[in-house]
Amino acid sequence: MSINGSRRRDTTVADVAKAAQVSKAQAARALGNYGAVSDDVRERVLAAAEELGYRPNELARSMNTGKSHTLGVVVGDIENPHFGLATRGITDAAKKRGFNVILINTDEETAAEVEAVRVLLDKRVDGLIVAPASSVETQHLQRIPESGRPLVLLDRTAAGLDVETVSVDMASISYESTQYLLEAGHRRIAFISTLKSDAPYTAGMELDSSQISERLDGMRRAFEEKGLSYPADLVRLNAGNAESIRKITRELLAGPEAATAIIASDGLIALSVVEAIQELGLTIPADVSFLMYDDFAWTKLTTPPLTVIAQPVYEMGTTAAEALIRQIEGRKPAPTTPALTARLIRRGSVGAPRAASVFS
Amino acid sequence: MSINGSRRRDTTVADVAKAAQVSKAQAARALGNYGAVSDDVRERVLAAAEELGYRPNELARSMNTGKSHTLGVVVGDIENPHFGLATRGITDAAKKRGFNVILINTDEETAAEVEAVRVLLDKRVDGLIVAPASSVETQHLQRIPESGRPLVLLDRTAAGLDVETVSVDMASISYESTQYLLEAGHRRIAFISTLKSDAPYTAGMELDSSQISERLDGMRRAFEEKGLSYPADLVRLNAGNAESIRKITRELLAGPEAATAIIASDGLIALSVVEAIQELGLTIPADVSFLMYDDFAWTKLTTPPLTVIAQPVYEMGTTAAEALIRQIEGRKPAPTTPALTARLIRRGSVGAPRAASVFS
DNA sequence: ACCCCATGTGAGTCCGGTCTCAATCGTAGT
DNA sequence: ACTACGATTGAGACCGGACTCACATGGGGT
Repeated sequence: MSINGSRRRDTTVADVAKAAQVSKAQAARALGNYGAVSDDVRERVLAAAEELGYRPNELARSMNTGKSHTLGVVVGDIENPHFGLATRGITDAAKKRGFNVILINTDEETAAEVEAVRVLLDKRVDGLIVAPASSVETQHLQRIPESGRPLVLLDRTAAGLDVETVSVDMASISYESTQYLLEAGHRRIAFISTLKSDAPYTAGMELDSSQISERLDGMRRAFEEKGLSYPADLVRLNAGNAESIRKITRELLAGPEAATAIIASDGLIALSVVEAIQELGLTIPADVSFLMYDDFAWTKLTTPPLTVIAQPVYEMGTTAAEALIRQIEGRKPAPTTPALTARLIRRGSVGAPRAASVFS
Repeated sequence: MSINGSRRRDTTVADVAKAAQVSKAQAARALGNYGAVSDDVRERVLAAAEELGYRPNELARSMNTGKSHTLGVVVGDIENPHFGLATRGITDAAKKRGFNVILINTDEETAAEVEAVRVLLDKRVDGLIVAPASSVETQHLQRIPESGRPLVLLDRTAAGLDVETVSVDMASISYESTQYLLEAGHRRIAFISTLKSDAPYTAGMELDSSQISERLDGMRRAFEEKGLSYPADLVRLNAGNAESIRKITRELLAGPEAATAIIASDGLIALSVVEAIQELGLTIPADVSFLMYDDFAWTKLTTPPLTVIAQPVYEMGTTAAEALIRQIEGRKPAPTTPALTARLIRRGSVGAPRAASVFS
């Protein structure tokens, strides 16, 4: 409105060419820095482009190069700091290599994920990074490699999909952490996850998330190695919102068979669990021991500071982006793929159970 | 590789048309659901499309509709939960209206922001939402409306830019909070911000961020209304990383003129400040009172729970996205623009200063 | 002086859709 | 039976770059 009412068309190569008195082809060459162009022409074209404020239309460019220099990223929820940090890693690595990122949230709903993948494919992104909501329903993910575009999975694997996956070895860190709790004397160790499930957990049940399966496998192995049986009754799924988590926590801590230690599957769950424990007037670790996945800064501020399983989330993001871009550019695999590992950071939330049983 | 070695070209309208034995134009009409198409043709085209797995190329579509149905979002850092939540609000609102989001981080660097704006403009996004790193250097933002694309600012205003801005009234909430601290007896109230500045803060200094300016103005007003002079020496800028924040906190709490209350300008700063206070062996609020911007879930878990200034961050995100899309679609302003306001949530981190002075 | 080939240059095609325009078809109105 | 008008349909232009191809131009080699 400041200059003229009608919507001003962006200036194009044709405009620049006309202003510089050369053919469109020559202007395009000078601007795109390819082909043969005399110094004289180049100067005139560049000057005209500057004068007219020419900016290439990346859409048009993408259309006939077939490359959009854009990555599609599909995560459960960027509001969750875990994904916030991973996304930061992805965008940083992408930017470094000249790629942009289109981000879509799925709220961990497979339906939304299917839609997200379709949209990104339609937008012709060069490749996708997906943190799959389900490790089982993966037909829509299958379509990505089929369409000729690379896919890298984050956090979780997907059944029947032979693609690069960036995640840490959950089974071993879970095993290690459980061992730690067992040695402290705990036997009733609960595990709370947001994973959606129609039925309550039962031993040997098929789960929708490879990540959670691995964690439970690790726990079970630690128990069995000690000749103990794994308390599957303390595994709680569907811990969706704050209220349900509080309720689950209260249930776990009630009765004669109460849990003496709780493992929170992610930071969001942890917040509500700790809150519920405090509401019950219980003390960590005197009354309950507590362990959580992800090392967020605030875990050092509670009383006591929380013992956590730290995952190199940012690095997972950069690694995923780099792997994806490598595939997009058709380069060979990185010389050495440094394995990403989680580690247990022992702070103050794990102690001996109240009625400490003797440990072997 | 599973089907054939060569990169399979995506199927296009032309392919579908051929398969359905109709002209490209008719196929396009049936697929795009516009113009007049006989039932017979529509059926054949749709069947052929299904058969061939046709998916429209959004790039091509965007190119001649001029609309990409994509919003560009430029924030300081999604790793920061403040932006994480705002981004969630933006993406939710965008998805609801059929828009996607390209996200770029600037690390609060104006240079990165300039580049981000250029990239997004080149990609022909339909509009931008920017949380400007600087309220002063805004020429690059100026170019957005000039290019004919709408811009909505988030959190901070920008000098000389007459565009819709979504933010809360910082001056008044700051005034209110300062009043609260003054009434509790505090006079030495410190304020810590990440805002970059070449020189240390001095009264009346011109600041790069409208948001911080407003907060300081609110504080000053509260002091002056009580006939007190505002302690500008306790304003600390450049609180960039954890270590510098710790150092600043130690300085503020040392000496005869030490601060008796500290206000953290955001959640990241708060974490390090509280940590530093704990390291010094001081207790909140007995030794120092503490107040922070943004109400994150973890603030309820510390001992004591923290008094915070809650901002409707998610709503700010949805509001910004809705406003932007409204402008893109050329609709009139929303009937009622409910003002977004911050509010003070009094929990347990503010008390009387140690050597409580009598208050008027 | 003559041929060869690298460098410059412009016309025009293509990418994959949208959309205009003129031609064709069917049938209702009289 | 004849005209008219709306529904259909196909050809082709166009969006804005990238790139192919044919055609100059001119200096180096012999």
